[in-house]
Amino acid sequence: MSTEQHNERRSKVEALRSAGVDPYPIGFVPTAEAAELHARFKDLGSEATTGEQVSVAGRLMGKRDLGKLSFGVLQDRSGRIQLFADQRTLGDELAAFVDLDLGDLIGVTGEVITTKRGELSVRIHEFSLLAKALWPLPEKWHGLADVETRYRQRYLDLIANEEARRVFGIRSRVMRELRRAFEGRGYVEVETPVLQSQAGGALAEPFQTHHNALSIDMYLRIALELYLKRLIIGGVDKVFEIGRVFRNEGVSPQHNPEFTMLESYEAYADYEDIMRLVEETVSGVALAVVGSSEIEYQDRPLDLTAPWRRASFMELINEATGREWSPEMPVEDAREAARELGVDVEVGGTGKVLEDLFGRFVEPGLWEPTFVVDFPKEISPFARDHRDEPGLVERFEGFVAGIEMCNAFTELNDPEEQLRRFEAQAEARAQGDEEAHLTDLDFVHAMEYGMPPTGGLGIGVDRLVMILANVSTVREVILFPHMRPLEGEASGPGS
RNA sequence: GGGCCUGUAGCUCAAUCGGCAGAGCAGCGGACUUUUAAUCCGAAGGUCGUGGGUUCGAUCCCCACCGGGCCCA
Repeated sequence: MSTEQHNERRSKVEALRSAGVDPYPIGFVPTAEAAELHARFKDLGSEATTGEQVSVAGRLMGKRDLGKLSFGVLQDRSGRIQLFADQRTLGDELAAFVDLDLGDLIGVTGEVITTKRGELSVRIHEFSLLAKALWPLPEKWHGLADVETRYRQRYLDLIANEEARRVFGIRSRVMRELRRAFEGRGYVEVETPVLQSQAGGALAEPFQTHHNALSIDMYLRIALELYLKRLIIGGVDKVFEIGRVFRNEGVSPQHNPEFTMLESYEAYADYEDIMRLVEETVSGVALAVVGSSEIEYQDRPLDLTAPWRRASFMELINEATGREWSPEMPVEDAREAARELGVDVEVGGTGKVLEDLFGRFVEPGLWEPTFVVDFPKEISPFARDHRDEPGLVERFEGFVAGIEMCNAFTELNDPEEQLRRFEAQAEARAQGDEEAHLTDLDFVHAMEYGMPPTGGLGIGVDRLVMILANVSTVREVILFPHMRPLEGEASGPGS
């Protein structure tokens, strides 16, 4: 592809080369950044000189030529600073400055001054082109708006849109604060296999691949669960991992095929402990990252301050549907009653019906942070039987602004019961439930050495970032979300 | 998988109920020593997502396909 402007800039590159100038030189050393200069010199009046010589480097984002004078806008990673180029100082070099194009990367050395209007600027003594930009930038006022281009060419989004830089700044700080929080509690960070011969730990469809040397099919992990629990068995009593997991499912505003999960396991804890861990960690991260645990999400107030509401899964369904349900009711009765409410469930047992009812009638209304506790055993193959309630397990999901943000259990640590759960899953799979879990005998074997009672947790990190960054789709917090490849492209996610 | 919306200049957007597609920014030529989305003058820039169909004539209507978004399953 080529256009008039692209050709124009390529001929400028040729002209520079002919004149002996390298359009892509190395060796420029910046000594200052825009934000730092604004902070240091915020109290200068107008027409001030400082005698301070600095070197700044960045992308030329604006230029206003006034004959024998030209103003530029330089953007670096910290922000923007005005450049002041005048013929008195630069002589003939002013023409070369005026010849720069928006988008060019340049290095500038000069004195920190303020202009007549009081704008902090660097008066250019010397400048050099550091990298020529051959394509024009998006529109300077509206930025880049087309969502498809923003995702496919994220670098342009980051160059042109302050909002994109803000969101990914938040993401970076959330990652840092999560690590800090778990490390502060004595957790050890680990890395476990992404390539697995059997993808387990969640009820989801995996991506399949092949290991040539071993000549076996392999799968990308769908959860971190089973390896982290092996570490708990190994005596790593407090362990966490932040990693990418992959689920071969549809994309939606809340789903990307690969996403970032934080899982943690703590020996001798139960799900009550984990609820406190979650509400304290999330409100603490909010405080550290956005300055408060009382935030606004999509124009509605959202209070993340601990403690969060606890509500029973079964009671929520009963209230929302106006009927009495039980995890132990016959599946045919449950299906029939659900059908009367417009919910048709053809696979699985009563637990599956209850799960669908929950998603349909309860989930959308859970705005304030809520721990939904005590799930049906059937849909929770790794959670321990509830200490009081038959048919239920000690499991909770945390919902924030209607978004499922975490999932946690008092972990099942009885190997014989675990084997029975796997057998039940195998039965479900035989009945047509393609997301049912595969039996993992190696994991059962590990449990047979003795697994301590444990509280485990999974947090959807992308969703947490969505909430703290106040954006409505997960694609806004993933740098390169998956897209269908365009014809002729051959790299990158979905391209 | 189904429904709705969407694709026009490098970017942000118009318009055409079927009759030569037009603005701003960016770019090009010119003026300007204090601009802040600089301003002023001038001349350019288009496979209207792709392919078919209907029509004297299609960017517009119809069909299929491609990309994207939202909702539902």
